[in-house]
Amino acid sequence: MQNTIAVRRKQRKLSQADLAALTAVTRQTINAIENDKYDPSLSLAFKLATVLETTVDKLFNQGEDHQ
Amino acid sequence: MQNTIAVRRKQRKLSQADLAALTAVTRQTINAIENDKYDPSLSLAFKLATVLETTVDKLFNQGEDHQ
DNA sequence: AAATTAAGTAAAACATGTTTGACATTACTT
DNA sequence: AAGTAATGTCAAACATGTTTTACTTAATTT
Repeated sequence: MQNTIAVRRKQRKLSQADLAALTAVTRQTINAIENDKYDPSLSLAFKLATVLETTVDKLFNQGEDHQ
Repeated sequence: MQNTIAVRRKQRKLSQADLAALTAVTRQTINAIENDKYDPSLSLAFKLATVLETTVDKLFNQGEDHQ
């Protein structure tokens, strides 16, 4: 599964650490997700969409990708 | 996290087993999700939205709920 | 150029999601 | 009323997501 988190995060001039704090996870989690190491949980996906002012459906590209 | 999977599934006259087959998970998984035992993975959430011809954002109610 | 901030990475532990197999209960069908 | 389909549930095993701690490299600032 692909996502546009890094792009949208940079548009808002947030660091991975900032975004991590805003979504209540660790920096490593944000890093792993941005780099397609694994997909976030559904609840984290919603938090990310909220903070990045978009929707889950727009934030993720439903392609089989992963690994 | 709440969802409207059961309602939408019934509208299409599908059993939990049917929906499980269509999304390639077990019947128990669908049952657990419909009854808010746990949230699906993001990828399963997308499969469910696709099969039920809706979006992830419409299918789930971003309330803290869960247990 | 040195200092600081940001990003990448890794292993172990822990938490949550999914399967398997099995059995119980409820709702339909005949 | 008996038979069948659908749903609920449980425990153990397994897979994936997240944290913690720690170290490295890249980028930015002073």
